[in-house]
Parts: sequence; C-alpha cells; structure tokens
Amino acid sequence: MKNTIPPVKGTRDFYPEQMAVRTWLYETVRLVSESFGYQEWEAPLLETLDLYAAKSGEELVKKQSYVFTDRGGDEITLRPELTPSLARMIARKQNELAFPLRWWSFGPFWRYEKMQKGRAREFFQWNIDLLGVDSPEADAELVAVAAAFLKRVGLDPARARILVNNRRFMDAEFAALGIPPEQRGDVSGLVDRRDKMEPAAWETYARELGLSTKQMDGLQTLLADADGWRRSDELSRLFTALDALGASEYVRFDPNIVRGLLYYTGTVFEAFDVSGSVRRAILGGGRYDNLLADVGGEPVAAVGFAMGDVVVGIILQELGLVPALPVNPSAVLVTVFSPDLLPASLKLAAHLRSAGLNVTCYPEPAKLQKQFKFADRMGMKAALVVGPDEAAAGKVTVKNLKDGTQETIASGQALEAVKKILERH
RNA sequence: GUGGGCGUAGCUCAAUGGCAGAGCACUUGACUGUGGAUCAAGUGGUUGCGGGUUCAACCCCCGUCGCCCACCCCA
Repeated sequence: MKNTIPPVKGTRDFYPEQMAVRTWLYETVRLVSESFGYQEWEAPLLETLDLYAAKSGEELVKKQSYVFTDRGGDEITLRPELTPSLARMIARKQNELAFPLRWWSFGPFWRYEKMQKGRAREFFQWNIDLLGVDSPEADAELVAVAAAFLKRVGLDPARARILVNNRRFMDAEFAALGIPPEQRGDVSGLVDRRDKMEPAAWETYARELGLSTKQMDGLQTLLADADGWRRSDELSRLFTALDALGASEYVRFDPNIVRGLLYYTGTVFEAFDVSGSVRRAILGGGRYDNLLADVGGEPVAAVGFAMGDVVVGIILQELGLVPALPVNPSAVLVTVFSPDLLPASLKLAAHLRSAGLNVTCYPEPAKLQKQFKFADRMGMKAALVVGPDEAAAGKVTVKNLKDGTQETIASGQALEAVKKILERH
C-alpha cells in the first residue's frame, strides 16, 4: 500500500482483535476493583498545566507532557497521570464525600517520550486509590488489590512479585547513616538507579554525591538487608496485614524500591515480572499523604497505585495468558441468494433479531461460496439460506457450520433451530 | 540527545555484485445452491527515499527518512 498516512508515533491502532484484549483487561480490572468495594470514576482528559507543576516531578511536567495553548490563551495539558486530578476533585467536594473513599479508574494518558519496549505515548492506565485512612493496614489493602489482579490474570507468585519499601523507613535509615535531609533526595535517586548502572559507575556516582566510605558501606548493607523491615513498625504492621489478607506470597520487602514521583510519603511498592523479557514495573504506587493539602484542600491521607496497559499486555501475551476472546458478536449469518430474494433475507434476519439474537445479514447478493467463506472467516456458528426453492415452499435452510449438517425447515421453525445450534456452541 | 540493529509483495521473510523469489493471504477455477481440507492457475514490486561506485547494485559507499533495541525517566 502506498502513501497511507501513518498513525501518530507512540499511538496504537486498536483493530477489533486488540480492542477485545483492551476490553478484557478493563473488565478484569473492574472485577478486581469492585471485589474490594471500589467505585469507578473518571477525570477530564484535559487539565491545566498548573495542576502538575506542584508535585509531579520535573521530568514528567517539562519533558513528557503534551501541552498546548487553547484559543482562550490557557495552557492545557493532555493528562500524563491521574493522581493530581484525583486530589483536585476531592479537594473541591471534600465535605460532601463519604470517607474512606475507594475509587478506581481506567482511561487514557499521554506522555511524550522516546519510544521503546513497554512504552507508548498514548496508553491506558488503571488507577486505584483509598483516601481518608492513614494506616499500614490501608496500604496492605492496596497491595492486596494488586496481588488479586496478578492472581486473576494468571501471573502466579513464581512469575510476578510485588516489592515493597517505605520512604519514612529509608529516611530514618539515611539519618542513622549521617546523611543530612537535603542530601536524601539525591541518595534516593542513587538507590533508584543502582540496578541500572555498573557497580563501579554507581560507586563513582555515590562519591560525587559526597558520600564517605563509611556511609557507602552502610548504604550497601542497608540495601542488602532483607530483614530491615523489622526495624520499622509501619512495615511490620503492613506485612502482618498482608498475611491476614492472604497476599503475602506475592510480596517481598526490598529496600531498593524508592520510586521517582515526589509525592510519596510512606509505603511504596512496585510489581515485576520475575523472568520475562520486560524489566519494567507492571504497576507501581504508594502512600501520598500530602498531596491533597498541596493542591489546596484539607489534608487527607491517601494510598494508591497505577498500572499501565502496555507492560502487562506484553507480559500476558508472551505467557499466553490472554484468553481466546470473541471478536465477532454475531454467530449467525443470513445469506442473500439473489436480488429478488434480498427482502426475504432481510426479513428473516429482522425476525431473528427481534427474538434477541445477534444476526449478520450479508449486505448484497453474492455467490453462496463467497458468503459461506465469509461466515467461516468471521467464526460464525450458523448460516441460513433462503433460495428460490425455500422461498417457494415457505422454508429456510439452516446450516450448522461447526459440524456441517443442515436441514430445510418451515420458516417458523428457523428461530428454534438456530437457537439449538448456538446452545451447543 | 548518544550508541547499536533493521528497512524487499497485504503479512512473515529469502536472494551477499549477474533474469527480484518463497510461504501465508487474496482472486478465479476443479464444485453452474454451501465454508474450513486438497489441487491448479492468476493478481500483486519505483527492493524506504536521494545521490555515488560499477559493464552490471536489493547487495558496496555517502546522505536522508522511518522503525526496533539500549541509556535517562516512568505505568
């Protein structure tokens, strides 16, 4: 094909096959969210740039956001994430809402970034948040929701793992190492980058930040300590709750998880596919208790996570965990024998539809061979023929496409015959 | 932005300087009222684009565009 206009870079075309997968993911997310009592909601896809300026992080706002000036002169952005919208909407109705709030959402987001595996510029994201509760048990609920999703799609604990840490815990540990508060952000960045850099380069970077040999050693020990969580009351309560929720088989403490977004205040977590080809997080989240106050509301405790559709989509496809999904809603084809019999076919199709069946009528007369081939390609289960012989006798031929049998019966019996074929699927 | 890989039929890919091919898909027929299987024939190409080297370029060289992978960031 020549000169077709290509899609916008980083967007994906959803042909019916891909749309079926996206819908399936949406429905799975709905099922899991609702099983914990969360309500679906949605924010605008357009927000003011100001909304993100406060807390989302330089990279996200300045480099990755799609921003344009509208006709009124306002700076508008295609939302790059949902949490600031959530904070904004809650701040505006704070006294009318029934806390604790459990909300979930699944919608499109845009980030302008270099294309690579597991990333798109237009993607869909599941967001789920619990607001108004400040406790490790609330954090545990969100981790349990994440675990329930992984289980639901067939990613067992051997394949997927949720790694958990706590920023307050890390802050205390950094303090114990004599790292001053103003330096802790950089050190967090250092930790975040550890498994992405060569050990030697990482150490050089650490020295450039001004860490002493003693602090370096302490940091290495901290990051290698799988039992460090025992020193944190918050983390201890979190793991106790996860045990009770039956989610602990998915969860591990990992002091290397710090996360890039600025607004996290306590628990942070990310889920990974253990052995797959994508080394990116499937989902990530944590506690963000200050965000509501930062956008002008009364302080509200909050915890939540987000999952993009791209990484989890790749992993599930690679592992064959996406079920066979029906692409064609109609399993019945009414063929059209000839121009003069077109009305008879249309009438038959309408009759079957009025009885509640999904019915496709071939749109024009054509060779039956072509029409049956079409029925086969569309995965139909039954095909009906109204030819001259049938029409003259007030009959219809009903063919079962699965076993190849067919019968010619009175028109009035067609509905029952088709239903019988569909039942046997 | 930096480094690497790849651009050939609708799709997946061959052809390593000498006639641009195969499989799948599509169309037609074997079957003048019936799909999936089989067989036969057929349609389909500015080899991403522009230049250069050569008797001769899909192939070598230069440039350019696009895609993929890695780095940064993140779902």
